[in-house]
Amino acid sequence: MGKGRAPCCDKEKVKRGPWSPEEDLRLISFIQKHGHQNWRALPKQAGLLRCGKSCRLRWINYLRPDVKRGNFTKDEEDAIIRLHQTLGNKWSKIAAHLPGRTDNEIKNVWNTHLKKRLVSKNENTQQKDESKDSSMATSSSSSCISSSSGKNSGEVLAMPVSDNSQDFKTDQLSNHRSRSSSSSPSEEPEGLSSSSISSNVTNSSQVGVSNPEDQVGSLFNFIGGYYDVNNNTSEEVNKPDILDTALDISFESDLEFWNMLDSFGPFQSDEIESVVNVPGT
DNA sequence: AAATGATACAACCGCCGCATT
DNA sequence: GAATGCGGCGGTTGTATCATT
Repeated sequence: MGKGRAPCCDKEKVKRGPWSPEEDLRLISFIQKHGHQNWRALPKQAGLLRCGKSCRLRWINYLRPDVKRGNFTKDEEDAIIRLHQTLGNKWSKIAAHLPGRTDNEIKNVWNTHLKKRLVSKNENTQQKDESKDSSMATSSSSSCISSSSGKNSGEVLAMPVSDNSQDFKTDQLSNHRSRSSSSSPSEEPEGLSSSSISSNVTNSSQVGVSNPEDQVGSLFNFIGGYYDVNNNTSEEVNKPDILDTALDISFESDLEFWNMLDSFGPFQSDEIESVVNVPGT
């Protein structure tokens, strides 16, 4: 430690903040074409003014074709709670058990929904416990709330999703925000999930591009769903919802697609061309 | 209708472990 | 065996959006 490691990137020269549609397209196109052997070198090769880490994160958490979007199902939430009880805050490990879900997403869900739910649940049980036997009520260590239930790992799983008004509110909110096709959290999103996600999805970081051509279709479906292509605008839609608004932009409609890119202001489509060598142009 | 608060989530930061040299 | 580089991970922050007052 204390070796004074060089920073992963020159923060003066890299762009930060939300990703623009153009950047996403560049990254997706590049990875589809060349894979991601070297994250650090990738931004330069792809013509992105981004830190390699940022590219990696963006790809893993958002742009991978096999990322499952939409609300977490009851089963998934239960699994997270259960896994968290055994694994703690090992989000990547937990994510490995939930195909299509990323550690970041799981972490967010835990911190927003599930933790609060467990806290309120725990408060209820604690009050009951205290009346019975105050010595049984032990507080959790550090941030590991799950241990508060301590005695029985499966106990909290029986908790209803809409356990209280707060959950109801947040569930509604998340439905709004995610613009999911299904208003019911129990409905399994099918867009890119089981059928189109390769079954060998392991961890968020381990999804390669073993068969890029097979993924091209879903890739552009994804892009179509993510950005309002028809509006010819680069305005980002709240959240990529590939589940219900996927537009079929295949390579057959390349011209249209790249024309759309042309319409982006500072972004030059021929720049992409030089990077990804788009066929048929 | 505006102001304020609460919530959700994308993105960043810094550390750690593994692989390579 | 030590030094270095890189990817990965978990914690935290910033910001957009929605709900409430």
